[in-house]
Amino acid sequence: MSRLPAIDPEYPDQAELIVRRFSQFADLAPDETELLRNLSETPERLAAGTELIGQGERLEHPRLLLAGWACRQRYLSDGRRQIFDFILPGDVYGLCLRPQAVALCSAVTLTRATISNAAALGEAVLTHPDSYPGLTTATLMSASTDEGYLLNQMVRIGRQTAYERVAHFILEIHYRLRVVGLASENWLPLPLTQEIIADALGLSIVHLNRTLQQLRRDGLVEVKGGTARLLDVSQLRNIADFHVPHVSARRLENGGARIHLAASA
Amino acid sequence: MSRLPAIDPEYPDQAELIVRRFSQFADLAPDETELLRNLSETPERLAAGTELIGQGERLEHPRLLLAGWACRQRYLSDGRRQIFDFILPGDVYGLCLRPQAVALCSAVTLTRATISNAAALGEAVLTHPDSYPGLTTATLMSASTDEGYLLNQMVRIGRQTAYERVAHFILEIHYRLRVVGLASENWLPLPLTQEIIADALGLSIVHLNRTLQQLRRDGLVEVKGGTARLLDVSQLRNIADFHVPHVSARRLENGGARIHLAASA
DNA sequence: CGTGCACTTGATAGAACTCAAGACAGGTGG
DNA sequence: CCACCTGTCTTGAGTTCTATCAAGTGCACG
Repeated sequence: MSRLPAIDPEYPDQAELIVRRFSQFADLAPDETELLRNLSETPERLAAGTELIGQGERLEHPRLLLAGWACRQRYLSDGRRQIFDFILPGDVYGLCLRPQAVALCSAVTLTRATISNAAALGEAVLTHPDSYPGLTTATLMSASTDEGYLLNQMVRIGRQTAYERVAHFILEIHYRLRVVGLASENWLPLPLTQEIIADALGLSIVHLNRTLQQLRRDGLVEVKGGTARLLDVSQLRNIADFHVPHVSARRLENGGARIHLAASA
Repeated sequence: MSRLPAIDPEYPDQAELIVRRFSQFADLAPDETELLRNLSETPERLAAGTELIGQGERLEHPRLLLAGWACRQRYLSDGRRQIFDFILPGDVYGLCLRPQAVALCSAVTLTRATISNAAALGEAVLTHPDSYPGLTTATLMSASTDEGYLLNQMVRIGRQTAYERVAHFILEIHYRLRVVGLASENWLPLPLTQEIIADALGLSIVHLNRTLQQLRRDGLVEVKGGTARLLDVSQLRNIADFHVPHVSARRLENGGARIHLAASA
């Protein structure tokens, strides 16, 4: 909850994450990029397990996740939990086009996290869209791809086997992290307990554990110590039936957004 | 595909469905109600299995489903299908706040259906929101509850047993149909094959069949001949952990929207 | 009267869950 | 510095749930 300098030494270019991510969706004017960078001026550090929004609460203003991971989730009354999606560094959450909007599920940090107020982005897009065409397009495209990830998640848990689910999930997270430069070609941070992954993929902890071991034995993925190493991406894609989201595919492949790994994250 | 008179004898008050549904979200001015009724002026009849939107296609203009059922779905490359949600009579689909939006999955009719162009609604809400405050609110709330249904669906397939899933699913459909007056207290039309329900709930056809039988034997639900009869709603709710969406709960319970069964549907 | 589609049933295999216990941290306090 | 937690991960055994295969019924339709 304490104030920190805008630049967190642990993540030297937190402010760049959202710039990179939004750049894949639209060409941003200098003032738009500037606005995005300024979003990280009000960092606030939160412990793991902090509730960002409770189900049914009003969405006051959008926020930007600068560092750490969070998720959106819901509990059944007997304690079973379903995680809907993950909020990664550089993601905006709580940005809703409807005024008076209410959260349909709760959002919670999964690791220590740094967030900041992104009201300026909401303001720009909702009330002056014509002055910020690039930002507006990027914001809408971003929301759209997020919705696409939600559908991916549904296909995983509804129609894929445990083995396929895990493969698909890791590829998706890998892709999302690469876009913002937090993952390399075959490595990514994965600071989630097996319980969390299991609750996202609709599996029991034990079964997830065994599935991960199987993937390791098959020489596909190695998940260890909060990171994952992809040992055979193309075979993983075959198994998981994974496809890169089209909205951003072209730009990425053309190198429109240059991917580079952040120094220490 | 042929033109029909605006009032389909089979559904004498198709135009009222969306009025009833939107009325639960906001108080509508007479001209707003009028606009909604006029949406059904351009009916178009489609056969079952017609693709309304293909994945990746641009969303041209919103459409209103006047009669029949449709769904949004996606296939895996080996033919497995996941149905995300159902589009019921009185529902609008393809209404997207982002220009240039692209469909994230395909939408297909499941029965014979009648649709009509709802561009006027999109126009009203997107370009003259201040002139149509009730409509705007209702449209946004409607989109919001639909998103809530998507999350319900995810909890079902991710964390509930087959038995619970079916119970929850039927309660949800029942609730949605009641809002527009197409279901009575313990009866609803359910013009879906078991294959379709199975693909929505992430189950095999055979297992769905047996689960339905179990629910029947337990005196909870009877699904037969394209309809379902709820034999014990309160126990069903316990089993399924079903809750009425809050956005509309208060109005419904106050009788704000009077529910009555359409004559022949 | 066949034909096709949806539904049903039985038998069997496989996937995933639960229970229970042990191993292996990382952190704390003595 | 070490013993002791606690939380996470791992493993084994057994059970339950769900899928698959295969065959049959029933009904609507041409």
